[in-house]
Amino acid sequence: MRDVAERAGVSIATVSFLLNDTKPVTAATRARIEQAMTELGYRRNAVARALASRRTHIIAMAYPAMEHRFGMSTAEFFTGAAEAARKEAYHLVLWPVGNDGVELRELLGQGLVDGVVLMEVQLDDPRIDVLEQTGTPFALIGRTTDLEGLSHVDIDFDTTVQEAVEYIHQLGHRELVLVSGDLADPRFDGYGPWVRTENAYRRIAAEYGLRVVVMPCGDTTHAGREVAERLVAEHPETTAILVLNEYAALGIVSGLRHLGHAVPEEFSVLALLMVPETAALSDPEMTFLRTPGPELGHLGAEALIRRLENADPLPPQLIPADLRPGASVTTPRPNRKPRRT
Amino acid sequence: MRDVAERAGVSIATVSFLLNDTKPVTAATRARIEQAMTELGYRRNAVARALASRRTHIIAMAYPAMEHRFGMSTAEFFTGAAEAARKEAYHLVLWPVGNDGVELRELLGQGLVDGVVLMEVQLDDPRIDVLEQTGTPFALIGRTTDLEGLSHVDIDFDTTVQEAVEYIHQLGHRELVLVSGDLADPRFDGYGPWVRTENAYRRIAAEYGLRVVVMPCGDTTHAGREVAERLVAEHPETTAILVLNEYAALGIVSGLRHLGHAVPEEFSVLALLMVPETAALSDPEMTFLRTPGPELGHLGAEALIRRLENADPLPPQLIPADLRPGASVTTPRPNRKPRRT
DNA sequence: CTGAAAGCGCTTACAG
DNA sequence: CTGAAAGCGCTTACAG
Repeated sequence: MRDVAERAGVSIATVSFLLNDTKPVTAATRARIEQAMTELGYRRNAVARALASRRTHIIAMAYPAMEHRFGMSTAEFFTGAAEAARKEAYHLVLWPVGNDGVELRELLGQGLVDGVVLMEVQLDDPRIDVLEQTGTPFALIGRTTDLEGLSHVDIDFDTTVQEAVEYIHQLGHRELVLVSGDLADPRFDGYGPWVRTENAYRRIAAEYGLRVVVMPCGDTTHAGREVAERLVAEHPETTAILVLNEYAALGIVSGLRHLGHAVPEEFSVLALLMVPETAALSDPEMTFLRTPGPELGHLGAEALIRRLENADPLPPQLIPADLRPGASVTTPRPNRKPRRT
Repeated sequence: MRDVAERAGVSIATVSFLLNDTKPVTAATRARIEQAMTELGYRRNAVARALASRRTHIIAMAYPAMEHRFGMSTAEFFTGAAEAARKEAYHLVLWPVGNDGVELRELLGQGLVDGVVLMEVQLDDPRIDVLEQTGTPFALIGRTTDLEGLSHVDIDFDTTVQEAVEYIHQLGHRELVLVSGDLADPRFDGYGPWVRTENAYRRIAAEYGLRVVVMPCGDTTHAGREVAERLVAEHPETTAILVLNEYAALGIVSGLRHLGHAVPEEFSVLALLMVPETAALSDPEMTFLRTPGPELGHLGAEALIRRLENADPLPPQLIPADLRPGASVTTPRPNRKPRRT
């Protein structure tokens, strides 16, 4: 920078003003500086800038690697956020830290990042206390129970479930089961998506006059297969199954087939939150609601960066998953009698 | 740091020496400094340290987001590297940059990272020129053709293919097809894994006296389904299919089933590089060779960090994928005549 | 074993 | 519109 200033015959302050567009510079000096910069191949040093300006232009995504698997959806959130950050000239680091906030506090102390995007938010999340205590700007992908003043974006679970139930109901299904998450698993204690989906379903199913059956299920294909067995045994009147976890959804389909039940002829299966790549893996191809992963990753980074730049805050956004018809849902089988009450 | 030094009655230099373990410090002063640090809740500022020491302790993983999808395997590489980095007190940023090296050069100019881990390496990779020209330390996950002096780790394709062919051959299969990558796709021009797998297969199959049939295929389930159709039509004598891409492998299985062919009774299908989560999605569960993703991610970061710390270099490592028997491979069907020559 | 001081390469009041 | 200078919070020769 000193070299550039010298060559252009100005002070380094002026070069800095031009670079940051922080004070007006005459067209003439601008031209001289710019020429000097290209001649010298100058690039501004990000570390020195960070130290002087107290802004590193690095943001972190905190991910609970121990508690949650890093699956396709997570990858979408992350790469979506990384691309949004890059567009705004920020860098995104991945912090695999525990849900208790201890490691997070440790890392924040280093002063390396300007802010944090929090993923896999719990209804009452210790990491948020850490962020608030340390005065770190942050944005949530997900929601806590108490959202006062928090920047957040999330899936619109109400609309998503509403859309799913409506679609299934309008096809004529009246005996549904929701295969939800297993909230008894300590790794998912108070895990927002599971709680919210289940609550939304209970309310909406009741509105449609449907009997509410909810089965908990782990987040793996194997867990899905097991639940398929129990479901057929315990709720044989079922004609349509809504599945929250994408891996479980595939397990349900293959579990049913192994039990000799045709999908969708005997059981329609609808995945509530899935990525297209996973849906394509299913046979028959899954009818699903597409997780807005790239969009939420983008918005989460965007919300944080707006806050960092003191721009107009991004209003909280709830994005519904949208329906992608496949071949795993059809009209209910006619050949079985409705359940007697 | 000044506060700590003051409180402990020493100079800031001494605090720094202790912190970095760069010069010996008496037990007494050490104790005083450490007490002062805990009392003040001191944490060393990473940015100032980076500027003064010219080492940021940040490494980047360059990922060609435009050319390659960020799938399960990629996620494993990345999270594996992130965890290894964290253990060594480094941070990992994701740089979604193009394969041509232009964006990479731009980012390197900022001086934010100490080095780069390169993923999805091409046999002749322009990004390596950029790294060398800028004098940036780097490590490869993958290999170029010319490897002179480059730190790298990669899948051991030779051993992997060897193991696969041996397993299939010993079960009695004599009519194999390799479903490889589509090197005509410009996004995968000179893409190492595809080239190496295909070369290894041609050599090894010949050693076993097998006729060599290789079919190119895209990296999606749909592409796999289409290839299944062509395969049955063009090579009906086939009894075993080796598939390179994990998504294509699932497509082949479901494609065969749709054509009315049983897996594994009529066609055995073996996935050459797959993650367990994907294998579990298949029906029947896939017999596969497990991509050493977490391990390679770890080793890639490790190799780079060793180089950065001037430690003994990590010798180049080739890790084979190991066989995980599932239910998609069995002995060849007896009911069809061997191909007449 | 410890300290005084220069310097890393920028930004930013402050002054003109 | 431009500049001189302090300072961001550390590390690291150099000296003792």
